[in-house]
Amino acid sequence: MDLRSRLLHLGLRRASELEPRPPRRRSVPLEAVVAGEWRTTPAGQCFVAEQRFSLAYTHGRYRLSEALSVPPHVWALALGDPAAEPFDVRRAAYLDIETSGLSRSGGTVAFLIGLGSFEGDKFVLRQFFMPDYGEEPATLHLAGEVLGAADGLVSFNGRSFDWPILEMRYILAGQQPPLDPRQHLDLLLIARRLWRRRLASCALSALEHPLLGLERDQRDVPGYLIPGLYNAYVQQGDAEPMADVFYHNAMDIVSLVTLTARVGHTLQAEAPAADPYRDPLALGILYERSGRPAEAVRALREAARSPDDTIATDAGRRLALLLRRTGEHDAAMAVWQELWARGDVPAAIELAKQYEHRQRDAAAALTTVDGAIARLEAGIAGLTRYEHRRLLRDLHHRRGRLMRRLERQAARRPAGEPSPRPTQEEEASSGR
DNA sequence: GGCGTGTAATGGAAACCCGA
DNA sequence: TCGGGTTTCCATTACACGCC
Repeated sequence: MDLRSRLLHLGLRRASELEPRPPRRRSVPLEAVVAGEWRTTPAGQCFVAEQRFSLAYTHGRYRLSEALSVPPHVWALALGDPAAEPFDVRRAAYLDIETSGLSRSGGTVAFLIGLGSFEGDKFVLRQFFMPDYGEEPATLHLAGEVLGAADGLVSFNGRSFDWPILEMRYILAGQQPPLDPRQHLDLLLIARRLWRRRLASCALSALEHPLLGLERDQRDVPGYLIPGLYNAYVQQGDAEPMADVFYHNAMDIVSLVTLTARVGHTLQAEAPAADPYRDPLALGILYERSGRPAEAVRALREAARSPDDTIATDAGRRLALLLRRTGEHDAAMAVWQELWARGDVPAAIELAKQYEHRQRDAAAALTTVDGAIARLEAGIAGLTRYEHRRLLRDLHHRRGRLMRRLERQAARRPAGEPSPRPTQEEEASSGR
């Protein structure tokens, strides 16, 4: 029995035998609660809502126009590629979708595609809503017209979530994805690099208050409720809860614009640093990875002045390694000496290397190593047992080697010449 | 609850330097 | 010339986190 016969045998009916589905009774129609219009295409129907914002529109602390004041070359830092082409946020589409679930398998659909773009002296927000699963081709087609006109994408977690889902839906619908987003500014990635040391969470909702000065009102609906609300709409036709989903999506997109402004100002060091040490630390790391050592050194020096020991030590270690890599050995030594004066054992190990190999002073290296061993044995908070054991093993290995080197040097030294090993008094006064 | 992304930790390879 | 130590770079792995 072939597959067709087996399915018919199981009771499946041919499409031509099916009763047409009666029009769904809609207790509250969508157009009654969301300003927009129904659009009919050869592929089906889609509801489109459009809002136009003046560039002076203020969302939290920022005006929409402030996103446009960031020069395109600044975004190379955010894209993590110093060779990246300048990114023009004025020509990009701001994307946020609402879906029927979290999975990125073929079963998850984007029922609401929100797209914002700068057009003349306005920011235009368009939301493409799929009223039923069968209307997906029309929704994709209409959203595709806006996407196709854009040059680049701005999103929040869109590299992992929004775009892969959308791309998959276009492919499954037999349509060509309208955009090749090689230029994709994913604000989640850059927000994490900039602020994860300062904020407990880098979710968009968690960034809005501290960074954008924004509070959402009662209408906003938590994201995890959205798939359920949509399924209820498809089953029962009550559009009232959908109004809140449209609002949530619109807020997300407008927040994308002002977050773009905030990120841009931070990258240009123009935003008031809410944290005068963590922010420069994050910027320093960003500069370092982008191959801009001079700016990295400047930012890391600022962060290394933090009264918070964790921040100062992190910044100091990075700063010293960067200085060494760029050949500024004396400056690196000065930073490690400062760190070691505060009791940082890894800094003592780096100092011992410098004393031994650059200054040819094995005695100073040994003194530093002895000091580090004593410090470790006295106990250091915050070290795991594994780290403690590894540091101690390394230090004892180094100590043994230095001792053997000093013994060999002493054996070669003519009788009567003093040992370079410092006396106990010298050792105590050196502070090492 | 699945998945893509980035980060940090770790280890290995290779190049280089220096002392024996 | 050889071996040990340092440094840098790269690959691998584990893990955390955000989206609805």
